[in-house]
Amino acid sequence: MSSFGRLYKFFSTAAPAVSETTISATKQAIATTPKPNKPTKPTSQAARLKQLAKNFKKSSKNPSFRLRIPYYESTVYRLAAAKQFNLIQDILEHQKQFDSITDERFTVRLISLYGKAGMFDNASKLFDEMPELKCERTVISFNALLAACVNCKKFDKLEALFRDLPGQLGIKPDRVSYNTLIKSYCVMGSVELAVGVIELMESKGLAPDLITFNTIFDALYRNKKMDDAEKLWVLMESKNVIANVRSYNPKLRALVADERISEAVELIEEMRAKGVMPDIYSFNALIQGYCFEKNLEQAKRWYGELAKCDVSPDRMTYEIMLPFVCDIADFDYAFQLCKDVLNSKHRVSMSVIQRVVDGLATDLKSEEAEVLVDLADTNNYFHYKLKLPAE
DNA sequence: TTAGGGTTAG
Repeated sequence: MSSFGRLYKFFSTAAPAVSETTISATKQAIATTPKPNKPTKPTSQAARLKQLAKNFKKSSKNPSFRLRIPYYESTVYRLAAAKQFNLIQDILEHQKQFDSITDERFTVRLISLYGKAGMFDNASKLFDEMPELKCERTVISFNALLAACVNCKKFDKLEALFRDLPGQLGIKPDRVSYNTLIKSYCVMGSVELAVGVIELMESKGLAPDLITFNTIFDALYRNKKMDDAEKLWVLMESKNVIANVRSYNPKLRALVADERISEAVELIEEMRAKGVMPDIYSFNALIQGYCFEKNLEQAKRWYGELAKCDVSPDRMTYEIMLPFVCDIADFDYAFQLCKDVLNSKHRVSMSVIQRVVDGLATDLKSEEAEVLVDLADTNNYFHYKLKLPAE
């Protein structure tokens, strides 16, 4: 049976009548939430994060604060990176007391944050609680729950919810739902199933879109399935979906990884000819390729190309270039790059910059080394603690 | 609400 056949059968079978619904089955004790690991960071950091959570809760009283999505995101990311799951639960559960919780878009963001933090049980519990919180549940919150499954790698759970919840809650999966199912298959390594979903969604009257194809391109190129990807380009064009820069970038990375850098350069030209402007991900792919080939001249050329194309370098650009430039001991150029970093808002790993400072000092370029240390001291975005080597 | 590499502090 084809992928489509298997998928169609699976997703077209009505959910069995059960007294204990799948929803409640998804309810799991919060006790099963990932437990904070043994603290590995200094207590001062733990104290700082506790204060962060406290301030966050205090600010939440303000309705305009509750619209500041990036603040919510960065706070949860910081806490998740430090494995402070109890604090994440603390600040997100705190939001339930505000009337924003009756707004589905707000609650969906909380579900999504739990998902990004890897706290699936909390995401699922919040979804279940929506009716009692007087918050309408539509396909949007269903999709957020599916996305939480992907982020938490609960692939079996996603399939079960996708099959059972629409019938139980009277929700009709939409294109976003199917794209999330596709993403799930891609992440779990079943790209063939992901491709099969295109036919499945079409059988439900939903046309695949750019996100559908780009999601699968990324998975195919990561797995070096170049031939399958070419077939997908043909299919995409037959559906009148127009490629964008995010369709091309996975291919660029795959060509570079395969050491076919001249073909990657040709692809950039092809993109431009089609009016698709390369972005920082595209340029980083090429710079990565040339650094790997130890071709400083070309790496520099493409770094220079960024300014010409009005594209800003990012953290990754420097993380790729600086170690390579240090390897070949071109500290004059490394000095230029570091000045660019320290005058920007990008945060590059401190050890990478320290290596340049050390190299400059060894190269009898103490003045330049001092310039970097001073620039680091006055950097407004991140406090680098660089050290001049002992005299 | 779904497609890229998320360590400031607020």
